[in-house]
Amino acid sequence: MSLSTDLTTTDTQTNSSKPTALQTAPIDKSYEFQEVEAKWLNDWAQAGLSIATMDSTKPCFSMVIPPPNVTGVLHIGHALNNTLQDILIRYKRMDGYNTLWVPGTDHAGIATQNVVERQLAQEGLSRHKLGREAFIQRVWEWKAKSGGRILEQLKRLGCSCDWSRERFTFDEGLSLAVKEVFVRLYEEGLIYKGDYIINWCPRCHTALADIEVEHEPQEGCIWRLKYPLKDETGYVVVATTRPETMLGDTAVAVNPNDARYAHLIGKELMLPLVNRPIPIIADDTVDMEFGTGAVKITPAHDFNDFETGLRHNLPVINIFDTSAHVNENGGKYQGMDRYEARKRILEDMSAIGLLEAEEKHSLAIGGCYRCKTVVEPRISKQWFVRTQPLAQKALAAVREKETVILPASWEKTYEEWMTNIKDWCISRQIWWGHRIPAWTCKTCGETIVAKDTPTACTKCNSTDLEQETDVLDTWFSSALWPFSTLGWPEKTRELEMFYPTSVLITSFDILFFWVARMLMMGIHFMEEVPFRYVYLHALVRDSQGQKMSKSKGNVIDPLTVMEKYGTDAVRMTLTALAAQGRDIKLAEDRIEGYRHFINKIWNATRLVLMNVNDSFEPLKDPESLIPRALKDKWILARLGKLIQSTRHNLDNFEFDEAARGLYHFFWHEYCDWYLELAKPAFQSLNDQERRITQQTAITVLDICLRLLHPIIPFVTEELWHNLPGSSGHIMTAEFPRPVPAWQNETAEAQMQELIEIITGIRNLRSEFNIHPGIRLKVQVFPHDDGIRELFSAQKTHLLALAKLETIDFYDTSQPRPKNAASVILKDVEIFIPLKDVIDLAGELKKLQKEEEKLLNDLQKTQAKLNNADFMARAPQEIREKEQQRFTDIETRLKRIKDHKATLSTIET
RNA sequence: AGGCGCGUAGCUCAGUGGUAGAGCGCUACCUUGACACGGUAGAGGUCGGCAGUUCAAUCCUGCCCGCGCCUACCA
Repeated sequence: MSLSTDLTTTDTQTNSSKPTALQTAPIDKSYEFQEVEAKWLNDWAQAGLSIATMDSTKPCFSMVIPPPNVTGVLHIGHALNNTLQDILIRYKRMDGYNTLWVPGTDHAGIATQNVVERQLAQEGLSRHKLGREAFIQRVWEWKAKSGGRILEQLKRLGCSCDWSRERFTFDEGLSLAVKEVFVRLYEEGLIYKGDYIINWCPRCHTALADIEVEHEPQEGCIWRLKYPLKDETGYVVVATTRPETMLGDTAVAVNPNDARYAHLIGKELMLPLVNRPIPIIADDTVDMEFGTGAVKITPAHDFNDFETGLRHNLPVINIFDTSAHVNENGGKYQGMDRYEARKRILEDMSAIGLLEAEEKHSLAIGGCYRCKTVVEPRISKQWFVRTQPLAQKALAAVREKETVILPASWEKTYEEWMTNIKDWCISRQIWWGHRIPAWTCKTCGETIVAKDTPTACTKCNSTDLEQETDVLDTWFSSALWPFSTLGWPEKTRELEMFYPTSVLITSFDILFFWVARMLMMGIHFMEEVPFRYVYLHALVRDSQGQKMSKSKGNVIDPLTVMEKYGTDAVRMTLTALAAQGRDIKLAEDRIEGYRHFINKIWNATRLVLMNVNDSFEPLKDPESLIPRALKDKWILARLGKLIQSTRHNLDNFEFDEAARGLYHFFWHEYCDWYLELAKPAFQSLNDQERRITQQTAITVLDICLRLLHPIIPFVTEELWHNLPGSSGHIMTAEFPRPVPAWQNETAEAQMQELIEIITGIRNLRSEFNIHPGIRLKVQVFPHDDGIRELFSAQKTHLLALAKLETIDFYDTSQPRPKNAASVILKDVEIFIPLKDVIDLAGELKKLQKEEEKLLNDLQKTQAKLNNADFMARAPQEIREKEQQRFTDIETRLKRIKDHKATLSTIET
């Protein structure tokens, strides 16, 4: 009798129920996702499964969504970002946490204002014609009607946010938080107002923060202009890429160590065209190597020049209006656009012989990140946040791992930025946004900053007060998102339970815009970091690695592909491709590939359900499942490992590995091998065998569905409800835990051997073109007892999977058959007599090929073993492995040689 | 200019100091009572190049070539 118990054909025990006849399929032949997705979205919402329970007996797990712009439409980046978040929140919810995922949108100052302004333009209106109040009213109307469509799209993606807690960065509560923060920072001296040079968008008519400017490399020109000395004794030649700014020059700077100009320092030049004397100054920031070594200084229109101007107390002459047209300081150029002015000035300089040269020059032009208009550096009164003290604490928090940034490579970038951070310009000259809570007394000039509108000047008691017209940078309000959405500044139960949030998942491109600022604000106002982990995922690009954009026409629209392949397929694809620290290059055929996987799950379930009859009783507890047969022991051992690795992957944000691990197990272990092995067992007359197989098949399926649910929620929920014995929703079922009793290395090794044998025989069938319908008789020469037992025990499986008619055993001392194809493994030789097809040449060719490969391997291994250094220094484990390998190859080689010898005795 | 990342099968991507993997595509065979959105068996790779470290390098180090991205005040 064999060790294993699943050899059933001779078993005669009485059966209490008949094997399940193939039943009518309980589910359709292929997965129709459209209805299923709609059904569960509705059902989950009705059941309120994603609403935070506020159950304080459970550990808490919380996240806030990176609020998409209220003007936004779901793009593939959102799909990735929110799929990853949803995976985590679903995992934690199933794993017993009290979960909260706060959704919401961002009011997106400039972006939203632009949208509504475009609408107005179509009606022949403008915001200025409308006036501030009416305009804002209009934006709110727009928001009510068409804003936040993206949230509906996120719902369709399956995002299990707590939709009862949806917030908006401009809603009432958050506006209160914004005022509170502004006033407190002002009172602490961390907000100030002043005249500084800022980036100005001449189209949006507002200041921009440094990081809101995008630099595009461009081919441009650099010109050399001659500036005559006032005393008419010569010229100084300056190099510039922006000749039009000469109208605002107030000095020319040279390096104090520059011998060429040393004698001119302190002298005056006569600025051409404007005929204004300007001094030659010495400043060691001037690079002697670049250009002519002499730099024209325009404090009003260049960041460096502004600094230089401050150092040398130079006058500041602003030459542009807010639309970057030359103003009254530009003399005859007044009214011209900056580029028109450039052209005219060059012509005029050329005409009077002061244009020395024009050269090609590549430069980085800064553009507005919203409208791409070339920004103009400009001096104006703006509000700033003094970031140094805030940044220091935020830097320390990350260094001390109070917040962990992943992948860790971003820490360095973060550190770099936080160390060199500049003050944050927070005022914007637009209308849509949080109006700065500051008033100026028109009587005495006092600035009053307060949460509530003051009735009188705090200094002179005048009632003639005027509120600041600027609004705050949108990122100012989103910086408060992790605590403002939880009710701050009130001391709420939500804050107590869910702050700090557990994880923030976002795209790396807003690390500075958003993540760093949340850290600064969170630490300052909550005295604790806003999140424990920041996971930064990559950008989704097209298959060529290009950024997706409408103008390039390379956009993969998530909604379109969701319609086409199903939401689960899209989620699965994004997840499987989301390797840490690497951009995702997405091609549509990958989504198609994962749709096939969804279908595979569907059909595997279909098979299992077809083989479970009404009398089947599901297990209450998977741990009570005691496998007897190799196939069951094996699949449970593999499943146990899968549970562990999936948990480990999710705990470590290795979403891609979790997805791929599940894919591989389900398709290539469960479907390819287990279910194929189970098919005959489902039909077995042996009650116990049939029952255990059914239970195992169901158990593995159940656990796989639960492991997969966070990634592909729809199909798993649907199938779960068809499993016998399931109750409730898979969404709130327990996330599988490892079952130690299922560990079984022996079963894994035996199964490996079985797979090798079956594959060997199939390979041979294929090489000899044996039609799949033909059943073969095989002769087996086992070299040890273990393999013999394996063959006996797994006979039914071998017969089924290798399509055999009979298996006969021979003693290894007996001669091998002559007209036969062979599979020669380490401890078994298998022969298939080919009566009708005596293909000696083919068999010899195959043996030859195998022999060559083995010889090659043998040589490599031998080289290693002969290497004294290897034997002396390689770890023992490796040496033994290599030794074992050598022996195995040798054995196989010898058997192949023997067989070749046998064959060569045949007359050809 | 500095920083970061990438270069692995035809394409899109995983991966590892000790015998190279997946999906799609390709070839041959198969409509077998879950699935042709399928099955079986294959072909296809000096793991960008050159050095170095190591018993051993696709993996670690340096340089080079190619490609991205981010930061930067070269007028």
